[in-house]
Order: sequence, then structure tokens, then C-alpha cells
Amino acid sequence: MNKKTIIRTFEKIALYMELLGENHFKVSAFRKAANVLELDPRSLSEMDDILTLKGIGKGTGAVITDLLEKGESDLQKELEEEVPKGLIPLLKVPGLGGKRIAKLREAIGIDSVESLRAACAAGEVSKLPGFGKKTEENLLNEIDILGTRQGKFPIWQMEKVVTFLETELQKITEIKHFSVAGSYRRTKEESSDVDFIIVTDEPSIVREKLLQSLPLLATIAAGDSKLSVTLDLEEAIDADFRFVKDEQFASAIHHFTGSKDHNVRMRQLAKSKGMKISEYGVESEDGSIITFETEEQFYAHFDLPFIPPSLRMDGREIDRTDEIAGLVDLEDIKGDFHMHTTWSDGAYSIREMVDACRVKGYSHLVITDHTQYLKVANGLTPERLRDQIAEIRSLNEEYDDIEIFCGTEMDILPDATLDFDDDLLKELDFVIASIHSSFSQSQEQIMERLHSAISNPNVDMIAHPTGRIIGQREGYNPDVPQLIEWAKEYGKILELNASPYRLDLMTEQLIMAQEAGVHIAINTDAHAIDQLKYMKTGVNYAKKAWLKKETVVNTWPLDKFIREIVRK
DNA sequence: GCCGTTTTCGGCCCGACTGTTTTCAGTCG
Repeated sequence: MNKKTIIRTFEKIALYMELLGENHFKVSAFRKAANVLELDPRSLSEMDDILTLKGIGKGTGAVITDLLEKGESDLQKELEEEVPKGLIPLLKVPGLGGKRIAKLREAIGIDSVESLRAACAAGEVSKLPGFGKKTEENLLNEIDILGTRQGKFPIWQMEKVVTFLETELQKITEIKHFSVAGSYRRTKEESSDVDFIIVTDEPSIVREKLLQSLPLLATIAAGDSKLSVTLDLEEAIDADFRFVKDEQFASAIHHFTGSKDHNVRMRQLAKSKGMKISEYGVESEDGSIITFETEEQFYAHFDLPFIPPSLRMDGREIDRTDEIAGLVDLEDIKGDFHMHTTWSDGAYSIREMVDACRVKGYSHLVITDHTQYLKVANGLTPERLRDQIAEIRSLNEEYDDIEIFCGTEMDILPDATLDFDDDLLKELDFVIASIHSSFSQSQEQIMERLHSAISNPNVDMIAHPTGRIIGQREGYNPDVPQLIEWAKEYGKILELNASPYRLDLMTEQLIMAQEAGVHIAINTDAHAIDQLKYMKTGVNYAKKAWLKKETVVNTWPLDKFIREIVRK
């Protein structure tokens, strides 16, 4: 028996109870119990007090005892026998919750999506008390588009949706300003929908303009304070727009940025001080509503520093606010050490990339094009690299406000050799090594390749260490704890690749690396000027792992970068 | 089902929208 099994059992029990239309406080009691175990850092064998944890009571405790003694839970078995499996997908149908599903099942024996579709088509549903013609129509429509709605969308896909919506919102003159909220604002790797807070005095006009201009698959709700739709883009994706007045903006964006757990903690904190948080402001005991100009002021009202959105996770961040000031911030970033130019597969010249970095106010940067093995990316031969070095050195003479370093993103070949020899590498200021091929090798072979690179004295950093593409491919499955150990041993940097396609290393691994005392570089891996903006994504993501300024080498001033890395 | 310094009952975060009602339940985030 392990903790995960207990957690999953609680979640299943909650799901079945929900389908039975049980009291939702009872349902959430099981979910809360699962959450309590999830948040506890100890393993099952280290927990001698599991039955006395806050959130574990008589009912949930009995389930744990069952699982520990018999390996299975009587309650779960009972529920499984009672609830038809076909009901579970019904919870995914918008408009259907536990109560209605229980009613449908009791009254007309609905036990699956298909039987519901048939009952709707036959007009049986609209005859039930509490259901009407409209509900029946909506259910049929929702069942039809059920398959087209994906569960989660990776952040790089969300970014395109957000950019599209921002363009549309900018066209509406009745909108004073707006901001994306929700899990996208928290830099979550995947989101299920997109949320916008819109400040306007004319919500109904804005609503109508959006309904006209957006490509829609369905309108879920359209009122004066919110519009909720399913967009007809490459994928069917839900979007929520909240209309608020100027003075409500700070509270609204906090509320709709979440996370849910973060908000619950904030509301508990408010309650303990005799106040009440809503999306429109904070209500005092005397009933007066306080509003705020900024989220900073909102937090300050509760004696908290601003908690960056990407830190708003399971609620425990509220206990760690004294650490926030020491975390890496976009303002601390002094350079980007991984980018491509037209010399390999980038879209802009060295000069264009450098000028874009000057606009960002960086004091230094490294040009790191691909190497010869990567033919598809027009990788550089030793000769072309030497030509590039000459161009960079001469370009560097022209600028006195930024230092351009010569680097490379060198392939680690499938046979664990490196794409350039040591003599050439020694001519460079900064050497990145990375894997772009033979992902399906055994972990042993992958680790042999990584070791060959990381132990080479000329290599400074391993880029995108796992090779994952969020939501698309797993990567090459390296033994990351081992890699971190080597990075420590050889004094090498590991990358947090800030491309929204990658975000690699990922949060747990970054936490582990920082704990081991390994330095991290946040790099955009930009192949175009526009992609330099991903530094912000990377920094936000780094905060999720509570990376401190001193852990991140991009925060080091130029002289320290030269001393510790270039001339090392 | 869980909890408790207003403690063994009554509240649990709170408010918007919809579709069904004729004052509100259910769902959602």
C-alpha cells in the first residue's frame, strides 16, 4: 500500500458520490482528504499519525484502515457496484453535475452518454421536473461537441489563443483595459480554458461585439458580468470574459487568476480577520466594501507582499512569503545565453538579435547556433563557426553598451561523442551541449551521452536536459537526479529552457537542482526576435520552483559572468 | 464527511448565469 493508492481511492469515492448526487460537502470532504495526503511531504511509512491529520476523520479514516489492512476499501467497492461506469463521462458534459445525473438515472435510467443522447432525442428528458425543452436542446448540442473538446491545452497552444483574443479585444473601443487571468497567467504548463478580465462601463455592448466577432462553437453563458463561450479555433476551447468596473479590477483579476486553493487560503485568512473576499472587493465586518488599485495593495491589505501569479499554487505559498523578495525576477535578468541566428536555423542576423537584446537592456548575450551534425538546422561546420566567431568579435567592437559572446549549441552525438573537438571548443566563450537525436536510446545510453558532455571541461551548460515538448513528446528520459549530481560535481550549469514548447527542466527538477547547489540558466532558445520575450515565461516558471536570484546565472553582472564562466 | 477559543450543531468561499420556476436549484469557476 502506498500513499498514491489511498489518494486515488479518495478521489474515486468522491467521483462516485458526486454521480450519486451526494451532498457536495461530503464529496469535497473526500477530495480534501486526498489533498491533505497529497500536500504532506512524507511517505506513507513515515506517517504514524495519518488518522489524526486535520481533514481525516471517521469516514475517511475507515477507508485508510481498510486499505492498510485488506488492500482494498469496502466503501469504494460498494460504490463501484452501485454506479454504472458509463456515468463518469457525463460529468464532462457542461450543465450536468451530480444532482442532475442522479435525477436522470433515477427517473429514466440514464447510464451513459449514449442513453442520454437517445433520451434527449426522444424528448423524454424535457418531461422531467426541473428539466425543460431548452435544457434538452443544450444537452444534445453539448453531447455532439463533447468529443471535440480536449481536456488540457499546452501553454504554447494557449499562447496563440491568448494572442488572438488580445488582438480582438483591442479592437473594441468600449474596453478600457483588459488582462488575461486564469492558469495561463499562472504560467501553468497546461490549461483547460482561457480567462480574461475586461474593464468597461458598457458590458452589454462589449458582450455583443465579442459574440459577433469571435468564432463560436457554443455560447455557454452571456450576462452583464460575464460571457462564457466555446471558441471554434484549431481546437474547441472555452473562453471566459468577466466584465468589471475600474475599481473592481484588482480584486477580480486576483479572484480569476486563482489558483482555487490559493483563493481558499486567502479567504480563510480574510475570515480570520473578520473580512470577506469576493471578486469585487473585500467586505469589512461593518459591511463596507474596500477596493484596490492594484493586486499589490490587495495583498498589502492582508499584510502580505505581492505573490506573483506563478507562485499561486496549493496555498502553501502564503506560508513562504518572506522568501519571495529573494526569488529571481525579470528585472534581475542581465543576459540571454541561448539563441539562434540565420547562420543556422534562426530567422534574424546576429546584428538584429543583438539589437533586440539591447532594447531589452541586457548587458550581455551569447550567440549559440547549431552544429554540423544537425543538418536540418543548417548546423555550423568548424570553418563556418570560425567565420562566425570573427564576425561576432568585430561586431562586438562596434557596441559599448552590450557584450556579445561567442558560443555554440553543440550536438551530443548518438555514440556519445561531441560534434566539435576540444581545440575548437576552447576558442569559444560559452559552450552549450544538447541532445537532438536518437531519443529512443536506453536511459543508460542517454546518460552516457550526457556524461560525456557534462564531464568535458570545455562544456558550460546542458540545454533542455530532458528534451520534452509539453503535451507532445516525453523527451529522452534521462536520470535527472544523476544529471544534477554530475552538474554539481563538474560545476556545470543546467538550463531552464524558457520556450513555452519546452519549459525544461521542469519544476520538480529545478527544485532538486537548486537544493543540490547547481546553477541554472534561464534561456529563450530564441530562433526569432519575437521569441526573446519568452524570458518572461521562463522567469515566471522559475518562480514555481522558488529559484533564488543567486541560483540563476542570468542575474550575475557581466564581470561575474566573465570571471566565473567565460574565463573559468 | 469534517471541524470547533461563539465547540457536538451548523457551516463549509462566494457569486453569476441559466432554465426552470413564480422564488429557486443546479452548475460553474
